Amino acid sequence: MAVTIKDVAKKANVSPSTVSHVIADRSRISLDTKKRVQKAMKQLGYHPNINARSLVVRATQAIGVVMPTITETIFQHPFFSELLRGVGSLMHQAGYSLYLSIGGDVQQSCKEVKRMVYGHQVDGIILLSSCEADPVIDFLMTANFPFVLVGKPSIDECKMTYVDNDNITASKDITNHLIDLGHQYIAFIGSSIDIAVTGDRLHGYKQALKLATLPTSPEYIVHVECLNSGERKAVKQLFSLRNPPTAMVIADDILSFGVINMLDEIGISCPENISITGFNNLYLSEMTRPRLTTVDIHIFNLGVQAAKCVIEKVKDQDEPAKRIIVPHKIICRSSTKRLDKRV
Amino acid sequence: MAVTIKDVAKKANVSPSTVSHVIADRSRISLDTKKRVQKAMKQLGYHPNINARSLVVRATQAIGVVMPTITETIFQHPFFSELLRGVGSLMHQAGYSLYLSIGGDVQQSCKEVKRMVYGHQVDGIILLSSCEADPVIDFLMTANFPFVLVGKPSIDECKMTYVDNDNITASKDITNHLIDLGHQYIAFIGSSIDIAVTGDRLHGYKQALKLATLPTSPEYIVHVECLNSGERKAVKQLFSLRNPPTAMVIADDILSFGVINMLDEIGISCPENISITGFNNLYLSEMTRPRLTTVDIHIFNLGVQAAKCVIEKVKDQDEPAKRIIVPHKIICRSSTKRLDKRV
DNA sequence: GTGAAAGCGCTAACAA
DNA sequence: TTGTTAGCGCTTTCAC
Repeated sequence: MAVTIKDVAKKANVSPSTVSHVIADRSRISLDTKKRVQKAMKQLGYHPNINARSLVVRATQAIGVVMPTITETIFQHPFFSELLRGVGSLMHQAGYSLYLSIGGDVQQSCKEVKRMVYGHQVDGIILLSSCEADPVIDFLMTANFPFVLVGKPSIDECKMTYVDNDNITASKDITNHLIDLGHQYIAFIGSSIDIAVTGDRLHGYKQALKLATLPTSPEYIVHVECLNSGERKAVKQLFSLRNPPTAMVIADDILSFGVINMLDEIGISCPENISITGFNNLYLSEMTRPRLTTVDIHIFNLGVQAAKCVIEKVKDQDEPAKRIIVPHKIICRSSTKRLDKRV
Repeated sequence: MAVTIKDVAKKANVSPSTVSHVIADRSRISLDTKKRVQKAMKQLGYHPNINARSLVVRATQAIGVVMPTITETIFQHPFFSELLRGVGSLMHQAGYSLYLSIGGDVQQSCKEVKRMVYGHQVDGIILLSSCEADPVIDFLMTANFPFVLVGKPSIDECKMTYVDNDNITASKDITNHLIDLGHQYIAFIGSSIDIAVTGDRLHGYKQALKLATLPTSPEYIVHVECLNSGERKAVKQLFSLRNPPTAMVIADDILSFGVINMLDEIGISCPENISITGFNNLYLSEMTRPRLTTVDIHIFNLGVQAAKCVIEKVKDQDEPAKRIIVPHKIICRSSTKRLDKRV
C-alpha cells in the first residue's frame, strides 16, 4: 500500500540500505546518489514507517504523559492543560511524540502505564501527579524505566528525578507579604493535606507566622475540597473566632476565587474586610473581582523542565536522579491591602 | 532483553505461532496447550510488543488527538481538558491509546499530523478545532484518513463526520430565557466571528430577537478576545447607547465572568442592573458571584461521541460521514433576573 | 490442533 | 562508497 524504502531503492537504482543511510545521513554517501535517492523519495512521496523503525532501533521517540487520576471537577483545573502545553512545546522541539494516559483511577492509570512500557510504546514517562504509595511509581522504579515526576514524591525522594516549585518558600513569601501589610490573624485554606503541595504550602505558612512570632493555631487552618456546604460552613466559622482572620493564604487561585465570592455573600468583602491570596497565577486571576494577589509558579516551565529531564534520562540511563526547582514569583494585585488600624 | 513470543514458545514446548494463536484466541487450540502457554507467559512475565504487532497488522490501536493551535491564554480554558477527558474515557474503554499533538500554530499542527499519519502511528484522528481553510483537514481529506472534527467544519460540511452542539438553537434558547424574563434590549458578546461557534451563537441570538420582534442592531453586538482595555471600552460603550442593554448573551462562561466583574467596577451590577448568561457550564460557573445562568453543552459527551465516531470510522472505512449533535441544557442560576418595570 | 515459513518496513554489521 | 544479509517481534496463511 504505502511506499516503502524498497520502492525508493528501486526507483533510485540503489539498495534499500543505501536509502536508509541517506535517511539517517549516516556513513559517507556520494552526493550524487544522495540527491538521486532524495529525488526518488520526493517523487514517490516516501515517508518512513516509524513503527518499523522503532522495532529495530528499540526506541520510539515518544514519551508517555500520565494525567492525574482525579475527579472530574479538578480536571477542569487549567493547571494540567498549562503543564501539558509546556511539555508539548519541548517535545515537539525535540522531535518526540506524546502519548497520553488519562486514567480514571490509579488502577486504570497503572494499567495504561504498563501497556505503554511493556508494549514498547514510549521511551520515557512523565507523571503529572502522584499519590501516597503510588503503584505507578513503584512499577516504574522497579522496572528501572526512565520517568520524571512533576511535584514532590511522597517517598524515595532522592531516588527519582522530579520537578517542583519550592512551595514552602513560596508560601512563606506570600504569607510574609500579608504580614508586611500589617496582618496578624492570618488563616490558611487548602485542599486535603494528603496532597504534597498543600502540605508544603501549609508548612511555609506556619514557618512565616512563627518567624514573625504571630499566633498560629489549628483553628485558623481549614481543609476544603470543593466548597460544598459543609466546607463553606467551616470557612465561615473562622469569623466566629475570638480573633477573626483579617487575611487568608489560600493554596489555589480557584479556591481563593470561590472563597472570595462566598464571603462576599455574607457581607465580608475583599480586600476591605479581608485580604486574600492565591497560588498559580492562572489567567483567570487577573479577571477576578478583585484581581488576585497570587504566587506565579510558572506552570508552563514546570512542564518544559519535566520534558527536558525525561529526554535526558532516556538518552542516558545513567543520568543521575535530580531535583529541579522552578522559581516562583509573588504577583501583587488588589485582593490584598494594608490592614486598617483596628478601632 | 525483553521476553518475546519465542521465549514463551520454548518454555511451553510449542511453536511461536501457537503462542500467537493463544494470544489472539484464534483457531481452535486445545485447552491443554492453551493453559500451558498461558502459564509460561505468566512465569516469564511476557508482554507483547505492540510495535511489532502494529507492523504486521497495519494498525496501531491508537488515535491521534490534535489540540487547537492557539494562544496560551485560551489554552487554559477548561473546555479542552474536559473534552480530552471525554475522549480518553472512551478510548481507554475501547482499548485504544491516545497520541497527542499540541501544535503552537497551524503549521506545526499540520506537521505533527503528517508525522502521525505517514509514520503509521495512529489509525485515526480527532481534531479538537479547525480554522477557515484548515490545511490539516485538507490533508486528512485528500489522504482519505479516518478523522472526526469536534465543532462545525467551515467547508465540505457533508463530506466529513463531526460532532457539535446545536449552537444556534442553544443560543436561541438562552436568549429566549432572557426575553421571557421581560428583557427587550439584549446585547451579545462573543469572541471573533471567525470561530464557527461564535457565529452560530450570534445567529441564534439574532433569530430569537427577530422572532420576538425585538430590536436587533449591530450596536448591541461586541466582539472581544480577552477583555483588554480596548475591548473593555467597547463593552462599556454599550451603556451609552440610547437604550442600554438590560441583559447580555455572552458566548462563553469565562468571558461572562470577566464582563460581570468589569461592569461591577463601573457600578453596574449583575443581576440587579443587568442579566448575564454564559455558555459551557464550567465547574467555575457555580462559584462565580453571582452564580451563572448558562448553557450546559456537555463537553465531556462531545469528547465521548467524537471518540466513538473515529473508532467506528477506523473499523469500517465505508462508514458514512455523519453529524452528531450533542444536546444542550439551560442551567438557570442567579445571574439573570426578571426585568424590573422601568420607571 | 499445531507448526513451518514468509514477511511487515526498517536498520546495522559486515563485505565487497 | 555501496550492497548483502540478518534480523527486530509479531501474525498468518497453509500444510501437516
